[in-house]
Amino acid sequence: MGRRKLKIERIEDKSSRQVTFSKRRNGLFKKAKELSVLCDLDIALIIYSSPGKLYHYCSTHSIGKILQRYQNYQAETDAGPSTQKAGYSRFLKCEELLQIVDRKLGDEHSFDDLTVTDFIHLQKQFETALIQTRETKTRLLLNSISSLEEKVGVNVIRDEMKRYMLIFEQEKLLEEENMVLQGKIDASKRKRAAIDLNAIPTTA
Amino acid sequence: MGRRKLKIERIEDKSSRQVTFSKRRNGLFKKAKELSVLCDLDIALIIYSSPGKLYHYCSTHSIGKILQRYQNYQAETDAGPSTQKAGYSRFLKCEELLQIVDRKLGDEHSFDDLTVTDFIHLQKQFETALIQTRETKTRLLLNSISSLEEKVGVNVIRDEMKRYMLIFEQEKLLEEENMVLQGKIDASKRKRAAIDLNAIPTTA
DNA sequence: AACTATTTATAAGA
DNA sequence: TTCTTATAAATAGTT
Repeated sequence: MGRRKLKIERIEDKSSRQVTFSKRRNGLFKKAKELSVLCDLDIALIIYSSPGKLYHYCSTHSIGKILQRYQNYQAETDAGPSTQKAGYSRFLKCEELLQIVDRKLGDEHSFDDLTVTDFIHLQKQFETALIQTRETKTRLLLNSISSLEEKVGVNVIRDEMKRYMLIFEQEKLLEEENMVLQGKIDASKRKRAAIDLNAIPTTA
Repeated sequence: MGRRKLKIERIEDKSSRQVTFSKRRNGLFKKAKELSVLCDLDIALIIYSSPGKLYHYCSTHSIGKILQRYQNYQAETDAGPSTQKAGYSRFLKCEELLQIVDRKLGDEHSFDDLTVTDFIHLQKQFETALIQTRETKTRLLLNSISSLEEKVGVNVIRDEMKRYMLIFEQEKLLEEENMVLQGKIDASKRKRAAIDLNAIPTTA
């Protein structure tokens, strides 16, 4: 869409690259905004050029509001028309699952109902919940970054970066703890499976 | 740019909103990719639809210094050509695996085919998918942060950091609940194994 | 920055 | 969903 068709490859001429960047960046932001309005979406668009300059567009409401809502979830058992809910509804599912398992574990007779399939399903639920949580976290963080970007302007950020690193370290530790636990489960599982295979021919 | 000019406001009709979303999303991703290639930029584009579905595009070829450290955490199993798709393809593989396992469990005769090894493999698949997804999210985050680092510095940041901490607290709680449940499962397996041990001569 | 000739994107319709 | 097509928009090269 110009005087001639442009091949999509790196523009070598620095000057015209800069011009193209400027033009298309505006176009992209415009498109993003239109899409978010038309379809009622949250969109985050982050561009950074090699010199390290950052450009971004973010459709979401202020970070404060989102967090407020996020925290309110704990109180609200059900239903608002809110958009952010997805992650948390998964969380509720988890709680339900917890209860179900509790019940099964408490009743000796239905104990056998906890099959391998159940276990796998459970695991999947957790994985999903975890992922959703991460997504929510990431979104919130991105939004925070966006809003920070507007408020801010200097160079003491190094401190903050160190804190981030600490957080990531902690995450890593948690991960390792999970691994250990799963190892244990695997081990007991191994034991049980060997027995089951000999004892019970079918357990769908 | 269609048969008629469209007002930029929320499309109320759900169906046509979906169609528009689908079309424009593709357009937006295309534009983002073109811009990143033409002007040699890193671009991250994240879209959350109300149902909580996530779409994203990320151009990142060069990964920041901070990122490198984080990546070392995971000794690379393989260096695929695509940077972002990996997580997704892994995830899909997981779903496939789940189906396979389900099928095996459903069929009495092939039940024996579900070995401990299969299960462990499944676990690993989940683990990997989880890590990959988390890495992708983290990468986006770190990219944003690292670019921010060059620009920014704050006083008002402290507020935001407190809010982050709240998020992480909540996440930690979720993790802990996971742990508790996993502990219970572990215990139940042990119990069950004990019961089985009374009924059947041990094999392993 | 503006200006246009062209290319692209896309709204509706099928 | 996919395709077709009339039209609106974006933009490459120019001034």
